[in-house]
Amino acid sequence: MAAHSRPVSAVVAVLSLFRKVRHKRQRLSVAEKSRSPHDEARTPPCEGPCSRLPITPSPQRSIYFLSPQDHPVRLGPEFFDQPAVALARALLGQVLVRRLADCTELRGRIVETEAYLGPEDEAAHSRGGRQTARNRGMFMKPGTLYVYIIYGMYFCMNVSSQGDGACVLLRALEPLEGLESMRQFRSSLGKGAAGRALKDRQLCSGPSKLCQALAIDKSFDQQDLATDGALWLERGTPEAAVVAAARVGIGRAGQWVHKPLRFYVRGSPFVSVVDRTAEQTQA
DNA sequence: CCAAGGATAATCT
DNA sequence: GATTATCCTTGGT
Repeated sequence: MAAHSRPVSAVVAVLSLFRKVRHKRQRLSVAEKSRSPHDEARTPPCEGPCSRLPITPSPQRSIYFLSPQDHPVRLGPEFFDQPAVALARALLGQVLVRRLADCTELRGRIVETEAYLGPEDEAAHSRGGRQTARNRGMFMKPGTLYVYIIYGMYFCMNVSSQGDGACVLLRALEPLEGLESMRQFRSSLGKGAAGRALKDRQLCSGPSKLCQALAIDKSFDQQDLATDGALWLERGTPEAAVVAAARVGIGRAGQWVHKPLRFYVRGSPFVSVVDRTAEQTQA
């Protein structure tokens, strides 16, 4: 245990490691600040007039969480406890709500999803039963979020479903409320500031676009969509006109590439990719 | 069409 | 530990 007896080279190595780690930390914190100014908003204190916590549906039916039809507004744990395909379909029409640190609420109606079935699904991160620190959320209880970074700069948001390693990717929203905040998040986080204002349909029409628009980042990974204070789901209008199409962006996944595991609201201008062929075969 | 971005996981020594 | 190929995307030609 005599530290002073270690070879000098080992001490030097340790010191240089510390230096590297510190540099990396600094780079990360700078990147986070420039990229996502509302990071700390994930678990907002929200004291004052806007504090309506807890948001979880309470047994004694608070008026805040009941729709005019006397249904709880917030979707609870039981909603997420269904197989991936069923959940992917059921999510269409539901409303995703994001509350920022300043208690601003952003709302978007889900219009496009993709189901990832688990170990047998060659396009899923859980293919072959792979379970890592990154995709742990896929294996956690239904309703758990799996948020990951893609292409080094974007986030994708998944909701765990029933079934080991199965989940649903949220691909597009119809913006309902807080459009100006969404526009800001989308343009300030984008590249050059030279761009003009984004059209409404450009705000959330893609898995990473919706994450940008709602300021959803890695801090939401493994959080519970049924109980989280900054992100939740509200019951919307059920959607009947649903198109089933092949999933997007999955390269070599064999036969899984063609399976109709993407679902979207027919005719919605807020969908990221429309599949005319699929629409024709599904009159 | 293509390049940007960096974390991640597989594949090595 | 180090190296490399990949990636559930997007925005701009």
